[in-house]
Amino acid sequence: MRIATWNINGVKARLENLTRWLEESGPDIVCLQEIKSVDEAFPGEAVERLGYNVATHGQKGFNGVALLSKRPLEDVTCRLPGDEADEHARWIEATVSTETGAVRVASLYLPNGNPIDTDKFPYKLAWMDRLLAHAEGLLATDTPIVLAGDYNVIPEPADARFPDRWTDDALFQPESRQRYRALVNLGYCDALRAVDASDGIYTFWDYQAGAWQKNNGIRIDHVMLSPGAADRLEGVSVEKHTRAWGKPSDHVPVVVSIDL
DNA sequence: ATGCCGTTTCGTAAACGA
Repeated sequence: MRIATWNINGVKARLENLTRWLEESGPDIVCLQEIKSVDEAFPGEAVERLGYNVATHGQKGFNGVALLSKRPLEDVTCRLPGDEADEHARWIEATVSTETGAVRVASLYLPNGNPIDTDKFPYKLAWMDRLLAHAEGLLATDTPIVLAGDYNVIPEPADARFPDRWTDDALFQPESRQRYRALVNLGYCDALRAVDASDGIYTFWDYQAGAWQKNNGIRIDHVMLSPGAADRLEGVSVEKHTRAWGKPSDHVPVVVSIDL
């Protein structure tokens, strides 16, 4: 089974690239972020035509997450627990069953947190604390867990082409990185780092200042695996070529292969 | 560098992003 995450930066603006990539790569499950669409406006027919079931959790204008799956999406839940007042659409999870078992998959869009001297940064850290609490609870089941999405965290200097340029950025603050490590310490495995320790692997290149042309990238889109899922990990692919397509997202898909 | 670029919105400037 192949499970992908992709921040598409607007599903309506990216529909042609999304369907092109679904036809080309055909993952079993896709976790989308930044659909920037209300549920009613999500182009469900276009992906259903390609054989996918769809579950969305959107809002007007920004944020928004979705799950696409060739197999049925069961027990779909939206919103990260822990703050009923948080209206941002940043979390959707569901179970997908196969002949040999099942997997619980979440598509998450972690807050950016910039600028760090505003209330956006404490919101990010509080959201990460809620993520840690929920992720720990999910480990209580026997089902393999896959938490895939745009984490907006650069885990290590090796995950940025120019780490010195990110020292004042919410994505690279010690508090952000500490909480990412806490997720690892709970038992979750960064799938990419489980298969490739080399530097120079990025998932985001800014639209500005020729970042793509200069390979000024960062690795912020992660697939985190529970021990039961990590035991079944077969490989990881970063679909970098999509960044060179016309009208690209600033993020590229990350795909994990799991023996399920 | 309050900059660069791109998407969205009761649009034509502002919010948001990373």
